[in-house]
Amino acid sequence: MDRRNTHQKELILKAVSGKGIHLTAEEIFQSVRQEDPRVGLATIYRNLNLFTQQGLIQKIEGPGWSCYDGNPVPHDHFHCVRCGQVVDYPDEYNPDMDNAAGQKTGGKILFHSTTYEGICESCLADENQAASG
Amino acid sequence: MDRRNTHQKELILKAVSGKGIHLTAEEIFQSVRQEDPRVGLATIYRNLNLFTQQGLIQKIEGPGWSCYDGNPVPHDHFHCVRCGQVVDYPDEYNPDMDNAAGQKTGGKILFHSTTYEGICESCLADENQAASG
DNA sequence: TTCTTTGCAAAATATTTGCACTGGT
DNA sequence: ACCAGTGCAAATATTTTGCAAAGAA
Repeated sequence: MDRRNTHQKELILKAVSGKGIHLTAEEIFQSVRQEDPRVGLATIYRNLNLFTQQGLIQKIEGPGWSCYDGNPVPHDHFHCVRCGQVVDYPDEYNPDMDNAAGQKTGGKILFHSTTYEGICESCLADENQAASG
Repeated sequence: MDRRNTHQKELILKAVSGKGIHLTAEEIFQSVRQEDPRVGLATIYRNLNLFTQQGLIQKIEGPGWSCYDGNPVPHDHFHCVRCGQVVDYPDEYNPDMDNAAGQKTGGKILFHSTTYEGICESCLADENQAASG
């Protein structure tokens, strides 16, 4: 199937791609709508799926949340359970883990993903302020 | 709120708890129904949420799948993208990772979770058989 | 008896799909 | 002109919720 470049794809890709960009489908929808209010939600999903398949972006998920990461290179994440923000965790992806896992399980490992759940620095500050105030 | 023990809770807990048990909500529903067909799906969800909150089980999720793990102790998982099966990954949970992440991000880490995505041994065998057959 | 828990059905959420139409090539 | 891509609305899948009835304590 040959692919065509469209206005919509450009807008969506521009909204979602980039290092450190972590947006939900709904956020991407809102963002794209600001540029062109005629774009439909189905188009957002269709293209996010397409971009994910093509390896231009990746979808990351955890307990009760999910978002699209504009950086397709696998890396770890930190998710704040309070504000919901997702940030890249500053560590190198370790391919040795995949090799080791392949040998241990006897299967073929494609990749792994590590997600830290916790409370981010700024939310911690908010909580301390609320406790003392 | 004081908790009451019910027949339903017993059935659900019996179906889901245990090391190496990884079942989806639907699978748990089916399993419980075999014992008592009058149990409703809402009751399944209500109690799975309750047990997760109480720390009796944990919910684990990845791209496009999720299930309940009968072992509440955090540990890594391997998910087969072909058959969908989830198995425990035989490695110790490393709390040092959480300490390191806490220091790096300035936040408070509750826990981390690593999931390997790949093709399990038995699915690899199937694929090789199909290719040669 | 009191008040949590349940079953059911409806609602809320999130995502996908059918189809006629638009628009890239 | 051809057919991939789109917008819309309906369909699907999953999980939650309102409420009257059931049943633990």
